Amino acid sequence: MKEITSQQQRVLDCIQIYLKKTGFPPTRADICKELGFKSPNSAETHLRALEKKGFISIESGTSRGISVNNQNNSFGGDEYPVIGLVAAGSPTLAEENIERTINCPKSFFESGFDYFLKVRGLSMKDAGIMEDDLIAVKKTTDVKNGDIVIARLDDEVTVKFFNRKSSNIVELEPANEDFENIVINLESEQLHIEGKSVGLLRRN
Amino acid sequence: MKEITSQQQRVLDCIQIYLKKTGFPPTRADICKELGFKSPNSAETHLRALEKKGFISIESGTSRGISVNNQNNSFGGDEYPVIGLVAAGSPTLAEENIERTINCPKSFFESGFDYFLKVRGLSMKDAGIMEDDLIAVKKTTDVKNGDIVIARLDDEVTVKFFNRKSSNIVELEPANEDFENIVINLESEQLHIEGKSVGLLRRN
DNA sequence: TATTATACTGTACATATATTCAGTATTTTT
DNA sequence: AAAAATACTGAATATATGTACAGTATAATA
Repeated sequence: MKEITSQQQRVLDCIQIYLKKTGFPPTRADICKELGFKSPNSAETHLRALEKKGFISIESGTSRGISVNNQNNSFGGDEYPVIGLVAAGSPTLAEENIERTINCPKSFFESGFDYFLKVRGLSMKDAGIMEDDLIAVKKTTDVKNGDIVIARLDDEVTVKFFNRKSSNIVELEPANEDFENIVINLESEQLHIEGKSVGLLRRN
Repeated sequence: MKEITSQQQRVLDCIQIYLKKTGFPPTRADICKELGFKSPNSAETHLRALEKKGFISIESGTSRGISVNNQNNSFGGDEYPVIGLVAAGSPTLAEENIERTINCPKSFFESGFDYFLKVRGLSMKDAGIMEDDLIAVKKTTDVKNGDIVIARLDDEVTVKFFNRKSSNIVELEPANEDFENIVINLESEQLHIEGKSVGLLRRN
C-alpha cells in the first residue's frame, strides 16, 4: 500500500461518507459535486490512482462499481465465529465447533481479535465474566502476568488469570474463591496458551 | 412493516448478498441473473413491492440506487454514543455528555439499543458489571422485576436490579453485598426509569 | 533534463441502467 | 364477484454513467 496524497484522501473520505449516507457508492459526477471538481475526469484519475495504490477496487464498466478495500476502518464489518467452551478439546475454528457467527467491526476490540468464546461456569465471576458471556479472544501466545488467558491443559480448556511464578511454574488463577489455583510445572505438564481475552460481550 | 412474501425475501437476500460480496447494490439485471428471472421488470416490480413495504429505499433515476432500510439484520452499522455515568444529571444525549461514539451493528444487542453507558463503581459487580464496562441501554420505561435498569432519583443516576414490591414501592437492588437496597415510595419520591440494560461491552 | 505522477478543465460518446408499456396468469383480499 | 396484489415475459427508450481523448500546469523522480 503506497502513500496516499491529501487530495486522494479527500476522494477516499468522500466515497466512504457517501456510502454511509446513501448505502451505495458515488458516481464520478457525485464526487465532483461533493469536492467541487468541474470535470468527471478529475474524479476518474483520482479513482484510478486510489485503485493503483490498493485503497479501492473498481469494477470496469459498472456504474458505481467502487468498493473500498481498506477494512481496518470503522466502516467495514466481518463475521466472527462463536465457539463453545467445550470441556474437552481445544477451541478450534473447525466448523463443528462454531455455534454461530456474529457480525462485528474488525476494530471493535482494540488489538483485534479472532473469535468469540462462549463461557461456561463461574470460575471468573469476580472478574465480571459470567456464564454464557462471549469473550473476544485474540490468538496469541504472548501473554503477561495478569492477562486473562484461554489455556489448554491436555484436552481441558479454561479461562483464567495468567501468572508466571518462575521459569517453570505457571499458575492459572480463577476469580472466584470457590475455585482453586491451578499450578503447572512446565517440565512435567503441557500448557497450551490458545489466546487471551481482549474484551467481552454480553447479551441479555 | 407489512409482511414479506417468499419471493420478495429472495430478492432482499439477493441484494444483501450482492452488497456484501461487491460493496455496491445490484442492478435489476443483476438480480434477474442471480435469481433466474428473464425480464428486468421482474426485479423492478419486486423492488417496488419491497420499497412499498419499507424494506428498502430506492433513489429514483439512480443506478444501483438501492439501500436496505432494515437495519435489524447483521449487515448495517451505526455510530452509538458512549455516555459517562455522571453522578448528577440524567444521561442525556446532549453533546457535552457524549465521550465518544462506537461503530456497532444495530442488531448487536437483540432488542436494539440507544446508547452505551459507561459504568462507575462496583455496585453491580456480582452481576458481572465492572467499572468502566459499557452497558448497552435501551430507552424504555417498560421494565420487569429482575431487569437491570438505569434509574434516576432526583439527579442521581444508578444502575440496579429493578424490583416492584407493591403498587407504590419499588426497590433498586445492587449486586454487591457492600451496598444497600434503595427503597422508593413512589408517593413521596420521584423515580425516573431511563432505560434498561440489554447487553454489555468490555474492552480490556 | 527527460519522465512520470499529480491535479485539474472540457467535450464527446458508447453503453449500462432505470423505467415505462403491453401482455398473461394465479392468488389474495374486499 | 370484482379488485388488488403477486409473479412473471418481452420489448422499447430516455438517461445516467464510465471512460476515452485533447489540453494545461506543477511537482516529484530518475
